[in-house]
Amino acid sequence: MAPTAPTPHPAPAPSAVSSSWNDVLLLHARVENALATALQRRHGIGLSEYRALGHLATSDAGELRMQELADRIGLNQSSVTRLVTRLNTAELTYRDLCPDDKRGVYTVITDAGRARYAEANVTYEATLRTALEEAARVDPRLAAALPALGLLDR
Amino acid sequence: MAPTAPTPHPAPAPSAVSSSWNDVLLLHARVENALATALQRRHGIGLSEYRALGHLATSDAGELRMQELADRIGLNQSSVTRLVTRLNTAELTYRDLCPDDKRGVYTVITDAGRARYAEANVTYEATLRTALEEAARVDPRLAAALPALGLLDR
DNA sequence: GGAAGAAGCTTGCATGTGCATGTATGCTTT
DNA sequence: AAAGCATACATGCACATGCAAGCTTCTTCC
Repeated sequence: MAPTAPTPHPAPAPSAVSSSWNDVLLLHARVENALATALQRRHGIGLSEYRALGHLATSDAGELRMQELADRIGLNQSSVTRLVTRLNTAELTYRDLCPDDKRGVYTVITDAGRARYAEANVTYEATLRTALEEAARVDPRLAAALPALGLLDR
Repeated sequence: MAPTAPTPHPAPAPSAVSSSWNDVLLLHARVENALATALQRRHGIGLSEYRALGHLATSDAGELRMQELADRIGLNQSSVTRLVTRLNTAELTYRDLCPDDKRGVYTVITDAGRARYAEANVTYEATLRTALEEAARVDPRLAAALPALGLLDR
């Protein structure tokens, strides 16, 4: 089968950390995938778009600066530039110059953006809750851990 | 500031689920980023490459079929095709035809692959543990949840 | 007050990924 | 045995993302 000489390395067994983390990664991938698919098919927006709208909708004047958005979503600044471009094209947000700092750019959410977010939020919440509950049912460790994170609260 | 009429929508506050999940996403993004950077800079491989090598190294004969790898890593099948191509180019794995099912393809890890994984594993474990411990120190909910997942075990 | 450097954002480029499709092999049914 | 369908993998294409470089504006220091 393996033409290489009988493996001289004794299969470096992954430690508990790495092994458990693998399960986390898998869970994360599946949940994200479920969320992305649902949002795209039912509301025509991606996961990043949804998250950006969420932060904007719950912000003071419905506006945030680029870097602030990047930090909150965990994306690169350049990625946010394009993300906002997509949102603008969809009329869900628009750019507004910072009056006091002419380098700054505010991204402002429109009424259409708020409406879209409100709709998408229902799908998101439901999908997320279902996915987590399902996962918790399969893995007892998750059932113990999720409440500690405040994740299955109502 | 916002030329739109005074927002008629009362800022749909995200529920507990969604809000906590946002923190999880952020943590995930940061940890993944730390891992990816460390692996790339110190060992010249990406996160997906590392994970693939890990599954191969801990498999029976050091070989797995494409779909099996895809399932374990949480990637699309086509993505794994290219991932394996990259690994092959780096001489860390090679393709082997399935004797009984000529449609099947085994990806076999080489000795160089095992060696690289063993090295990278040290970095990975250390980086992961540090990141998680750091995060747990900041967020008490994590401190409670991580042990339940078996994540900070020694 | 002018110059040098920092900060904020955008753009060019490379890359990893998913979806849809193509191709070859295996299986099942008649 | 042949036809039709399923399975396994590879490929074309589109796209979101990160990094590095560029541009404008602000800040600091002399």
